[in-house]
Amino acid sequence: MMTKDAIIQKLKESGLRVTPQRLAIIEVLIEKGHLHPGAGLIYKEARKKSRSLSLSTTYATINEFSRHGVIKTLQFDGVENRCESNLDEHINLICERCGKIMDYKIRPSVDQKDMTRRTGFVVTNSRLEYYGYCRDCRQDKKRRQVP
Amino acid sequence: MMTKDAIIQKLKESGLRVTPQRLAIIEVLIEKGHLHPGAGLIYKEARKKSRSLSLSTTYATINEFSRHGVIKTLQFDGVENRCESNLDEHINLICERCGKIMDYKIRPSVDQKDMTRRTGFVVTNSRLEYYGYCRDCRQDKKRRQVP
DNA sequence: TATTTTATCTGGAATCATTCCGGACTTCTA
DNA sequence: TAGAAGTCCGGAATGATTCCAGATAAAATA
Ligand SMILES: [Mn+2]
Ligand SMILES: [Mn+2]
Ligand SMILES: [Zn+2]
Ligand SMILES: [Zn+2]
Repeated sequence: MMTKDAIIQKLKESGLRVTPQRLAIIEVLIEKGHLHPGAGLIYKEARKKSRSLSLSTTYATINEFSRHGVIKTLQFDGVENRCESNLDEHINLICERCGKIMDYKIRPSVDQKDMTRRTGFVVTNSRLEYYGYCRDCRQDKKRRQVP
Repeated sequence: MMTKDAIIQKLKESGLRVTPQRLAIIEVLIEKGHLHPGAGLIYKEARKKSRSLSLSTTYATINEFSRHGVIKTLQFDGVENRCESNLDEHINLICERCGKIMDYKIRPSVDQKDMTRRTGFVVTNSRLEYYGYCRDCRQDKKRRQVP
């Protein structure tokens, strides 16, 4: 997770302006990053800080940040995409009931050099996900056995 | 990758009928499974075998198969979702230029029992992806250095 | 076999997150 | 202060997927 200053610096280095709208979104990404927020939540929260922010701008900013490596976007279908601000290699534990996304730290296990030698494929980015049920939802499921 | 007969059996066990439309889709999944085909390709190919097949039915069937564990769906955003018929744990190497998806076999590296003990999260499904460039597209990129 | 029930199929409309667009606004620079 | 570049906004367009209601086909029943 990059710090606020690191993000601001990165934007400046890339020749991007640090506007009130972008600042608001940066702050939300830092405050709510662990939730892996989607555009909707980011929009809702950032609007509290920069009241005129539009949804278009929120999407554009998310894309801009993603393009410059400030965040990654976790793309889904049917449901909102989510933002990943933890750039270290880890597995996202995604609850299929409540949609919560938790980080699970791992040590890199695949020898990418070896993989590239064998397949010719060069990795620029990774996405590791386990789907299932979080502790809360497992218990809820148990309780509901007798509905 | 399940065999045709195994899939048919599984459907029957689940009380689902094996209709011409479903059979056509099963065959396409087996013939083109390595391409990780999307609904569009499956529709196009299966239509050659069952000429009246509709796109609605194709989607419905993909969902049904996915629900019954015959395939998994790889959800993306903006682009078509893709079907995964290789149910063994592996990493999908996804080329960001041509969209090709290649399987890379790995040995399970995360101790899920230990993870569940520590996080309370129970895994039902996984999705492991590396994004990057395949051998062909890497070479194309090089050639294009001087456009 | 005829009748009822159930599952499945189809074409078109609806959905909804996301992207696109033209015009307005802001910041930078000379 | 004027132009240029970057940014923002609201609303329309997009497009893969889902939903819907009526038609078909297969299975179950009598
Ligand atoms: Mn994460
Ligand atoms: Mn695969
Ligand atoms: Zn949950
Ligand atoms: Zn490629």
